[in-house]
Amino acid sequence: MRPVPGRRLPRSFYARDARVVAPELLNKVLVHGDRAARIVEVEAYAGADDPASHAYRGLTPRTTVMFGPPGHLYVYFTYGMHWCANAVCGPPGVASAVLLRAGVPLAGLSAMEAARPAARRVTDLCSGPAKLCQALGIDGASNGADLVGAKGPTILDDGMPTPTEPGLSARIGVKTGTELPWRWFVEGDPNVSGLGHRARSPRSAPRMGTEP
DNA sequence: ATAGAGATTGCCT
DNA sequence: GGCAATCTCTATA
Repeated sequence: MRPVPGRRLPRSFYARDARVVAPELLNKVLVHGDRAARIVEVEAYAGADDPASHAYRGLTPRTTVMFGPPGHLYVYFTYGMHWCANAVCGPPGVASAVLLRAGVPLAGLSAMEAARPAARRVTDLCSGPAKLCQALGIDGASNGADLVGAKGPTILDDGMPTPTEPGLSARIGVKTGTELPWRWFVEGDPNVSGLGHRARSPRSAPRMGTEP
């Protein structure tokens, strides 16, 4: 029995453009073993069209999973110490993906706390892409895992709808493609990372780059 | 072959 | 706010 009830997202969910899939992943539930977190922040990476994507320069050993079929997990190692997880999207050969940036801890809290000794509050457990992976125990062993398969990490729909008006902003940490508003988050959730970054709601700020 | 930057985090001042 | 930790990949030689 899974730690939380819900329906596994089908392959067809992931087989669309990452920019369509990303906002729909908000409020879905990432599950690994007995641990689960509700996804509240994501970013889309669009492969060949996107200079910020790892896949922009083509196929490498590291990005192989991104070029494969949708519905698999692309887990990469960065800064010499951190793992980050993406849901591979689009048809095979199109290297697009959605980076899972933050979550609300739902199940397996004690295991998350054990995995993240630096966390001092519950909101420190999953409030960042590398924190989320560390809390759920996702590392290189999960790279390429089939999210639609019966075992391993997966993503569930537990009935909570996606936000009708998610927060929207430029992606965090990237040096190129900063004009692209491809980061979505659940407005007001304390687990969302980068609260200090400028963010806007699609309706409240129709123009970009004009804020002081 | 070697150097530098990177889809980050946590500890320091 | 600054910066170290330290693997993968790219650029340059």
